[in-house]
Amino acid sequence: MSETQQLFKMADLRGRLSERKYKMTPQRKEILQIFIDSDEDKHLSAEEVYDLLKQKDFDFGLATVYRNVELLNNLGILNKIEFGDGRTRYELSASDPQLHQHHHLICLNCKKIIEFEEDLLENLECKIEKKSGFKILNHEVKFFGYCADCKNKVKK
Amino acid sequence: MSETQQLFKMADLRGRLSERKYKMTPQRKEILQIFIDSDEDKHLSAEEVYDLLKQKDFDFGLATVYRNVELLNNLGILNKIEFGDGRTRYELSASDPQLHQHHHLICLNCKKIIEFEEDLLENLECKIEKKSGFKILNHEVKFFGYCADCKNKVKK
DNA sequence: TTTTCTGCAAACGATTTGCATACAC
DNA sequence: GTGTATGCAAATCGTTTGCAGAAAA
Repeated sequence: MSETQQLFKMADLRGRLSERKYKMTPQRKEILQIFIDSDEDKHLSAEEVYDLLKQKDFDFGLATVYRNVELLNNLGILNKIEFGDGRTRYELSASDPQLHQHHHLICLNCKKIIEFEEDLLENLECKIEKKSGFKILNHEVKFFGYCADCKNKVKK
Repeated sequence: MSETQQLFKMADLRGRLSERKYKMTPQRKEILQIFIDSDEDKHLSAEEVYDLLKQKDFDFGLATVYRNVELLNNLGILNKIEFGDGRTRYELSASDPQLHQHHHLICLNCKKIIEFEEDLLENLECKIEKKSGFKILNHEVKFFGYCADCKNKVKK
């Protein structure tokens, strides 16, 4: 992520916090920074964020991390995802709201999670909105199967 | 569900169990029966299955229910879904594997979950398989937004 | 200075596990 | 008979909460 984008993310956090009478704290700043610094295809659990903070010598309480990833999710800065491993994970949400999210490919063999950077659900969403009257704001799409590496190893 | 289909489901369970050296037990039979008897748009948690069994005077252990819904999921008879309410839920998987699953529309206001009975992801899946080499077996799609009832109640 | 935030430890709730007994094959 | 399944209770693990002190605004 470019330095400009990073600065934007942080300014965005400040804005959204003050809008709702929340306060900017070092904890919130550094938690967001963890996501900015992490690879784009990382999906971090609260505990993982907590550990990464420790590695940077920030000794925040685990409960604070839990509270704040959830807050950042409510502010629209993080996106919540569950991959069925029993822990809630978060990732930076797309800056461009038009883009919605990418999709996740989950390998049933090696458990690897691959990002697929295309949306292509516009049509489906239109169809659903017309047929059901449901107003769609976002979506979460997971594909289960075998990744290129495992495809041939698995008997089927 | 037609009586023929129900019988088929139960025979299917028997077959898949013996294939893998598992045994058919009253517990497994009645747990599957709960899903057969429940509305198609119900997504039952282990505890809910346990309660429904109790209502039918089957006093099985809760741990047994947990073990067996997970087993049925591994056998491909049930599908696991998580809606973010902290409990894992299950539903009968589609008998026709071509159909994959329907999609779920989740209302952010009233938390209602609506099924949408169309797939329309064939194209997207082909595209993903070609571009990534990933072999797709199934998918799970959730749309978040406001249902027809809540759409107008919500400010924004 | 007022309100929100944090850290700690305790509480919670869903799920899992160990083990002795019961049961399907 | 043999190996798997069950039931129970205890253990586990991610997450939440209450509360007193700390720190933003």
